[in-house]
Amino acid sequence: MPQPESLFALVDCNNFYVSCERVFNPQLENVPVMVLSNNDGCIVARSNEVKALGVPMGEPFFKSKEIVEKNNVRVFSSNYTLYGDMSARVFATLAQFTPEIEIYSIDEAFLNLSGFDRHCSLTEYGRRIRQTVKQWTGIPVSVGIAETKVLAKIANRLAKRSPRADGVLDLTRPGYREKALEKTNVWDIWGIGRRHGQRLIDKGIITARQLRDIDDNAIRKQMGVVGVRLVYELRGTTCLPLELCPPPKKGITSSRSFGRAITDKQEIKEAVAAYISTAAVKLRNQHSSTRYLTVFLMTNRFRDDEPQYNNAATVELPVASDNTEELMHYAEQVVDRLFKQGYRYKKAGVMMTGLVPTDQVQTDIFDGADRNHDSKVMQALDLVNSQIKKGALQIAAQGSTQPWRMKCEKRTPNYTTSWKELVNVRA
DNA sequence: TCTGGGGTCCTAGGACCC
DNA sequence: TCTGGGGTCCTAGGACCC
Repeated sequence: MPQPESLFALVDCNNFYVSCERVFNPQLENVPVMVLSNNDGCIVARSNEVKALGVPMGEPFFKSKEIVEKNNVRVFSSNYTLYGDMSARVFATLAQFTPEIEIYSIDEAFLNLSGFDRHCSLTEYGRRIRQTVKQWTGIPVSVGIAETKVLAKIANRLAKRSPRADGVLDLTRPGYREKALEKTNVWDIWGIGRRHGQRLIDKGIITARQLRDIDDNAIRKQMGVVGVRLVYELRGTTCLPLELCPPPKKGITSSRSFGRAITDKQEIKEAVAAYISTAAVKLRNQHSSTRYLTVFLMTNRFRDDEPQYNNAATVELPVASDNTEELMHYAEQVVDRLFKQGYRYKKAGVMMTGLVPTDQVQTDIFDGADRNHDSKVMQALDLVNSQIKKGALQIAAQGSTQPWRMKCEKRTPNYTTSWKELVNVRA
């Protein structure tokens, strides 16, 4: 079968968080289900039934309480431990189909389908991927196939919407690309957000097909090189290659809104210490150390009846570090600089930037720390927390009462990662 | 009363240097 | 009225993604 030189499949899980909940509770099939963000704040995943009720993505939960009650919508706090584990299972299944896979987000991956022998059409192949993932993991996916990533995204979107496509759409078939571009609006293209979308509409460019046919200089002027690449992709010329192994992160952030407003400096310090602990684990997992540490504090920006204070401060560490205790020590000093009495704080966070590989850290001849010993302590800490029980070992600065902890009142059990929380089939 | 969290890339402009 | 021309590095802000 003749084949284009580049060929991508985008596999995307349908309503991923909702689907994860459904795998372990079949009674949720065919009824409206939604999943909330951290702190039960916003709606981040909706079943098709909820979408049909007109509830928008990202809406604050309290705004849709009425619809929820009237339609008996099942509501869940997000359970990232469960979703992360399910995600890994989906990707392991996809890896059976090609060695070249780019994990793009928790619920989608690009596959390189070019250059290997199949004894069936691309559509049939896509169907096989879909069926296998469903069978092995319980998660329904959609598959979009095309010559470039941007086109594969468009294919996937249409595959989800069109009942005839039934979850799989191959845009390399004669005439399909043209029709798909005609049917897709510019603001639904991957890489066109609200801003650029509006500017294009103002110029009379409404469909993806019109954008494809735009003059190169015009698009460069409006959207820079990013826009030029995007238009080329729409024309079928690959500009966005598959990223097989993700490069290490250049910065690591950990932040949370509090379950309730906080006024006490000590409590802020404990929360910040907990965020340091989370971020430092990520740092060590990618074998990086940080040169800069930023802490930020915020009041509730939605409360215009309350005084507002948002501020951030950064320290440069004398020696780049990945040591939780040391980072906590600096973070505490920053909080002392930053904190002002008399505000109701709603959120805090830490950012680590200027990351360097830990084995290339420039040491300081006046550095008194025994870094070799410290790193062994951290290794032991990570081992216990990852192998035995998350949070089993903590640094005391994180506090034990944690009144700032976020709300998650509707969380389901960790069916797949905790022995105590396995599904009980006899119940 | 209740409003998520974590990233990336690109560009423009300033500081600084020769 | 004239007031170089490049180059690099850094930062802030914009725009986008899931």
